[in-house]
Amino acid sequence: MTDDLTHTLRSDAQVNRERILDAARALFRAEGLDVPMREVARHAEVGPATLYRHFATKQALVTAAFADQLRACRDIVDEACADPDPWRGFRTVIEKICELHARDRGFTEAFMSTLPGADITAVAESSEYQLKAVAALARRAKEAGRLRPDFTLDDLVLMLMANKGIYATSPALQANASRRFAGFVIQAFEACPHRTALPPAVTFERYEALGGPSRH
Amino acid sequence: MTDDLTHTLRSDAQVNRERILDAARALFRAEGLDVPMREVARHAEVGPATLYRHFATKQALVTAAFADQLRACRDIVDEACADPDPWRGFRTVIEKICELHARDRGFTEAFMSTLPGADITAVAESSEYQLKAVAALARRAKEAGRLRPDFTLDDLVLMLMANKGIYATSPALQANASRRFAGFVIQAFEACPHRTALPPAVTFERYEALGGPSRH
DNA sequence: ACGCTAACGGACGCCCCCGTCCGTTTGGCT
DNA sequence: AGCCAAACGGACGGGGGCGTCCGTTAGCGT
Repeated sequence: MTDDLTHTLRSDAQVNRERILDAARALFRAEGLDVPMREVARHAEVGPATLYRHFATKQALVTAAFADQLRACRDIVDEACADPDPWRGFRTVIEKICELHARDRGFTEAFMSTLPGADITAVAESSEYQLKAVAALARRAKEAGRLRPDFTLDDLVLMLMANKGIYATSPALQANASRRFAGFVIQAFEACPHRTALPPAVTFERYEALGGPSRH
Repeated sequence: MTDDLTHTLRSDAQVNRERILDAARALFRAEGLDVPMREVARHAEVGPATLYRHFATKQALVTAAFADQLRACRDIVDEACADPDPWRGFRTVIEKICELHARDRGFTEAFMSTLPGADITAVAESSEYQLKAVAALARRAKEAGRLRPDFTLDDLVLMLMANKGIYATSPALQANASRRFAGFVIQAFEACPHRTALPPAVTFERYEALGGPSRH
């Protein structure tokens, strides 16, 4: 399931690597990405040096920690795209991704590349793929007459950013708030006979750093 | 226009106070509230001690810096409430407040009391008033059949939080994005004959620190 | 013109985080 | 059992923000 490079690690190193990843996942989930590296190390009960040995940069740690979340995200999109009813698939994408983001603050930040510009390649290439898939799904939903014609992919990005802004003290409240927000978003995106015109769509110049492979 | 306590300050102190406020406003607007106090001092070309002498805590500085923004916010609400068409007034509130927040990152954070729990009294008491006013406006808009019946005031808070999450690199893009978001929100809030049910409303336990007067 | 005091700001000590070095431990192969 | 390299983690120096102290400057009232 994990890398096949793993067998080259000594057993204790392997254990520590997992402890670090577990700690990072837990902390990132609860407190977002700007937990100090030391804090992760403390929580994993390893020394700082060990942490840095396994993950030279915070980016590397984040990327590794959210590898499976990213897969989950892809799965959501894939599954939704396979839905014969494009509008239901589209709704599902919004609901599921909002839920995912509501449950994991760190993943949201990583997903939205809160991290200083550089190397979001792992996220970006996955997003790239997902965005294309969702674009196709959206087109089908429009053709089915369920998604409003003036919808743009950037509107989805807009709503994901917006969802990120929702923050509540308790996880339960957070989930509920995000769920209700997703409900509103879906209804706002739904085609409706007498819609008035919206302000013009925006274009986020996202992932401008694409093209170059990851550089450590 | 400013305090009448001002005359008790020496002239140079008064000048410095204004320089500090100007610097703070500019920096907060552009970069949000977590600019270092030193940075404000540097930008105002005063020493750190002078800054702290005028504003003992960051809260005090923020509060003072956004006093007029807060007034502007009140005015928006008051004006909108005076509109004979409650639905138009309601729409205006959303549009104007989203715009205000899009233009000033720091004010948004202050308004949403990003600041660690404590003394948001100035904002809170104004919000308290505004929320009541908007509640009345919303009721009228519902009675007019334009605002969806299942709308809750917390939904407005939800959307303001969401709007806060929208972040773009250029101010122009930011404004456009926020404007389009407001457009979606308004349509999501609009009454519509065949709406499906939303997930349950949420209740943010906001301003739990209310009741006590501001303590320095 | 003079002096008193309000106001100034450079400099200090504190704390926290960062990334690295190096002496020590320990897994695993023979 | 014994060795060696892989892995560990305590400790260090650097940097930056914080809030305060105190010697100096300059308004302003007489």
